[in-house]
Amino acid sequence: MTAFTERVKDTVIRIPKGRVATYAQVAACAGDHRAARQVAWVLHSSSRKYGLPWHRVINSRGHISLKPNQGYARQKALLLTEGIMFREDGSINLERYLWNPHIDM
DNA sequence: AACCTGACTTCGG
DNA sequence: TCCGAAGCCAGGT
Repeated sequence: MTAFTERVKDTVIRIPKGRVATYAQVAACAGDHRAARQVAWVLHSSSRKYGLPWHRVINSRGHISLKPNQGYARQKALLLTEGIMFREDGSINLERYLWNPHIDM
C-alpha cells in the first residue's frame, strides 16, 4: 500500500456528513490530482474494511458512479439519509453540497 | 516484468 | 450537447 493510498483514506474520512467530494478532489487532497482512478480503486477495495464514508464520493458531474445493478441504490439511500437532495436526473448540486476542505472540516 | 482493470477525467470530433 | 479515445495510477494476475 502506497503513502498516497493511505492519504486517500485519511482524506475520505474527513468528508463531513451531509457533504460530498469528487474522486478528483479527494485525489488532489491526497497529493495527486491525476489519481482519481486510484481513489475509486481504494474505495472499492477497502471501504468496508476501514469504515470509510465511501458514499460521500461521487464523480465530477455530480452523479453517482456506481452502475444501477451494483451499489447505486445503496449509495443514493445513504446520501438521502444525510440530507442530500437529488435532482430529477439523479444528479447532486455540487455548488451546494461539495465539500470545501478549507472551510468545513 | 508485462498486461489488464476500474466506483475517473478531460479533450476532440 | 453527446460519445469515443486517450491519459493516469496502483493493485491484481
